[in-house]
Amino acid sequence: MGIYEELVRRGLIAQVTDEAQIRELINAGKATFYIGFDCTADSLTAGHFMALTLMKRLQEAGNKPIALIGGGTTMIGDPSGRTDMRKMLTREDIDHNAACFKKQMENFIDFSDGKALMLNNADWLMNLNYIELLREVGACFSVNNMLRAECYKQRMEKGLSFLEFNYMIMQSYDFYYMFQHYNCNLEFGGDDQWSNMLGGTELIRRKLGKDAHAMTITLLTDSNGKKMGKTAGNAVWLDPNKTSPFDFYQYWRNVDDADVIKCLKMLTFLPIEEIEAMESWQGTGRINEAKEILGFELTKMVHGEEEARKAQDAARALFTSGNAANMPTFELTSEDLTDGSIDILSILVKAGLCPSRSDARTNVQQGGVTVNDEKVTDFKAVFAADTLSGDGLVVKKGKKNFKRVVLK
RNA sequence: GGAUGGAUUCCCGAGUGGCCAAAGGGGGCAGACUGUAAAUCUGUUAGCAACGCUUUCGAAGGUUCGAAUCCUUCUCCAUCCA
Repeated sequence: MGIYEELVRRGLIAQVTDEAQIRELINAGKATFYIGFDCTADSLTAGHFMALTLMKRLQEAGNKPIALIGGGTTMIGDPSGRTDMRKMLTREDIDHNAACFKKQMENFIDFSDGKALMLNNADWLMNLNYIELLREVGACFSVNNMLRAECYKQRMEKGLSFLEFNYMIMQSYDFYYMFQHYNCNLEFGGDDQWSNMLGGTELIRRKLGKDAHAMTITLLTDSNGKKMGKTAGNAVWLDPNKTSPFDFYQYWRNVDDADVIKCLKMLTFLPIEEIEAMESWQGTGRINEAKEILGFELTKMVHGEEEARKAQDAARALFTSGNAANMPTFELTSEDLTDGSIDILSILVKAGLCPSRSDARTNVQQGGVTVNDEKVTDFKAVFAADTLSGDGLVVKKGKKNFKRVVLK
């Protein structure tokens, strides 16, 4: 089985420009492909993760990946999948974000000895001359065609600025540029990028008369059709300081029954046969095993085996035995205490379990808060310093949010 | 440049002088049920030293005992005309 067949079997491929040619190219390990990452935040997210795993798979099959940091395109902002304009980022923000991305990517992709490249499109986009660009590239794009593209259509009602309209041209130029300077012959991207990517292959054909290819990755959506990798509108980050390994593990541990197998196939490196064998677990309690495997495998890839082990132990302990081993811990300092004690609302807020005291109060009143497995009913409850020493207190909000709170 | 319509809480969307911290829905959170799932039902969802107080309806001013609602200026957006 070639890598292409494996990708298909894992359900990773959404659309391709020319199936036969692409199959041959990547199965033979002859592709130099790129995936673009817009650096709109200072950490990669679970959404980017799938793209990274794909790069890794293809690299292992002998192809050469180019991770393209969108230092230049982020200045524009991709309108795809957006109903409103993105927040404009400053040059400094973007540079900072790009640096963060680079660090994280190095954990997944082998950049040594030219096995992979990392480029930043700011290097060529920032120096473009407007008139030259218009004459050289602008002439190759049909506005009529661009307007028909799905990503712009969606925006026709709410409004689309000229700035964003140019995003497709910039992305196409990237491909055109890398095709010439780095022999890049294949572009990957999320399925929502399809029209932008076609812009690139089209440009290369028109300008150079050569074939380049594009292939989109299936968007990882849950059974309701929503993009995965987000909780309540917040991204699941790969940076352990933004999303702890435990929370990361829990995110995947808690996916819908209907989505487990899909996630295993698309995101993990477990042999496909092994995953297919798990499909029969659907509808039995065993599906939970599959979820544990998913959580563990992904946490291992992102945060390392040790952290994955810890997260799994903590979760098992919490949900089965109630043991506090390896539980995420929050340290209070003596400054947090008043008269040698601290009230429950302060604990909840300081430990980050509740955003405000009002919210904390609501949770206590509704019976959602326990300390050491005892329900707290009085929101004025106070805990003395000595209860916080040693193993401290296990504070739970709801079933899944908890912290061990100790006094430093 | 001209005409018209619009901006409301996390999102959509009612509200057109006091009964408005603002209907309804979505989402979130918590409870029940469960398998750390889904579906369902219930509660809750601005903040706080909480039968009260403070901030919030694009921004800044003004009228009024009282403004999300009325007036002025400004910003942004949509539609049509150039």
